[in-house]
Amino acid sequence: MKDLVRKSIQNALAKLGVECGIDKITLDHPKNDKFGDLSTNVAMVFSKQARKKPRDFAAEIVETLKGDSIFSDVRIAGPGFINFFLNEKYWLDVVRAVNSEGDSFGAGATKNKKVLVEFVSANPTGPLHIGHGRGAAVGDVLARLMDFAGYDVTREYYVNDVGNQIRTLGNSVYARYKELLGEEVEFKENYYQGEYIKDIAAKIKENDGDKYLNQNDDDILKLGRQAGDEILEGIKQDLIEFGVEFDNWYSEGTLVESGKRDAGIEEMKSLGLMYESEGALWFKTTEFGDEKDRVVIKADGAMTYFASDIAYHKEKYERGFDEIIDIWGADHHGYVARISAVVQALGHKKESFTALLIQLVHLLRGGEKVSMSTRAGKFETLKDVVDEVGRDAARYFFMMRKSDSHLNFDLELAKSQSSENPVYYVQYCHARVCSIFKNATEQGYEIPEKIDDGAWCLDSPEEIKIIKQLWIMPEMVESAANAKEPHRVAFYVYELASLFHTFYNKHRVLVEDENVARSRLFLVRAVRQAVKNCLNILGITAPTEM
RNA sequence: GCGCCCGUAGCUCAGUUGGAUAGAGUGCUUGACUACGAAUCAAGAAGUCACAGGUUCGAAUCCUGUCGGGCGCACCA
Repeated sequence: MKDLVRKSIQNALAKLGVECGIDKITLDHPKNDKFGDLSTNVAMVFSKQARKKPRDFAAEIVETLKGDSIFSDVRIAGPGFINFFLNEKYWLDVVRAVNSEGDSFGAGATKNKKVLVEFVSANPTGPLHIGHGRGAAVGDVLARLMDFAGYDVTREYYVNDVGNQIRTLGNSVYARYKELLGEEVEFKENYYQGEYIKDIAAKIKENDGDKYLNQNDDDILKLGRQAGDEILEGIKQDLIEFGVEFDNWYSEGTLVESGKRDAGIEEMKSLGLMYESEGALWFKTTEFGDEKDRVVIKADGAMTYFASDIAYHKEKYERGFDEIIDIWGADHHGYVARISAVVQALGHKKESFTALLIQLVHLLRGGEKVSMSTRAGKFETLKDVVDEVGRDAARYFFMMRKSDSHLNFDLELAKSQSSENPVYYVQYCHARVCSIFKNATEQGYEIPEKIDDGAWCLDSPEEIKIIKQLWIMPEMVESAANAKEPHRVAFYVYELASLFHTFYNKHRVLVEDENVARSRLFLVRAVRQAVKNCLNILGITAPTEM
């Protein structure tokens, strides 16, 4: 529809002899009904070029547009806006489209673009906490959203199974193990403090008794790997319970063993972007906008984390992805320029890489802030939260803020089955429609698959508002995916649910008048469909009863 | 000191990539079930969009500066 209007405007301009790029103008949905269904700023944008006053120019455009049958009216308002009122017949077409497109209503056409979304990627040194949960929710919903919008999406978790943290993990477990066997040990401050370390140690003791006493460094590293594997299994399980699944688990270890890490460094060397200084090897990230150059190989010969990152991101492009999205905690924002430098050094467009930064989560319980620190071992795990408030509520709460805002997650509110809880508000809308259908069937009404022009008779403001909201869902999907802002889906569907509840309280669906009942059932069916599709993107269930 | 993010109703936050009279939820005041589910709805009050300039037909949105809050500035992972 928008395209049709756009074309009409273009034709009108051509008739008036104005040469212009039609993509310079906007075609918006005004928030105020009196400004019509669509609104354009074309007259103001091109008034200079046409050498006319905006309102005069608008009047000329309107004259040439008025005959078009898709409009019921075209008016000029304010400084020169042109407001379009669509022919009422069009609203039925919208509802028909929703019902006939079904589960794919709102979906975008294939973009022929491969997108890699890398998210969570927490080190396998401890269970996921609430902050990881937010990253998991944002990444998962973004992946679902972009998939729905027509992108070819792959989800990946990067496993940091190499490096000092695995050794530290081994030392931590080993220390707890020795403690359990009654030995005096020094439990260093940088060891992982959490209770889960004790659990792992206890399991080892249970299975193998004291046979691991007197281990050397290599054995302890092995112990660390073993513990890491076990923790990773737990992470996978927690994510599955949260409704998050990955296509790939990309191991840093394989990157190193396959020689790809070294190859990445070699490539940067051949590009002349590496230099030695003070015994270390540096990457000239400043050539691409970073604040300072970064060390890749330390003076002691050890590789930094960045060395792997170079190869990993190089590898992402080599696997054929057109767009790379990394989702990180906001405390990692200092790395954006670094990775961006790698991307540019490899000759890829800067825009093909996006780092989405997820702000902190403040967990509240009865107004009290709950502190969380992995090191201190006193934290709320994702599993605890999901077990307590449920998967749907947890996922929805993470979508209630855009990701670069801090998020207050109130456990009591998420748990409460009250009107204060927006999850239920939206789900209730779906359940209500299902309930209407149940009653309808019992009372002998047919749930219409389609509807004839003559039978359609809805024109109340409450009904038209719902239809307009349905109408913009495809645009919402498109722009939310484009902006990589999955929270917009949550806000959209909340608004749709709100319009439905208002309608429900004012109008009765199962009325005697056959056409009215049929029309309303057809409309309400479309609402259920759109809500279901949104909840699907959010990874939240659409209950038929609550 | 430098860089990034944020500052919108008492509180928690949206704001369609620059549009028209800035919107929700919550809290407060007051109403609506003998009608498809009251986990719902309706009405009222609540604002110098942190502040000051600039860009233009038009700014919460873009640019500069100031103030306030968070985070980051490793040859750590």
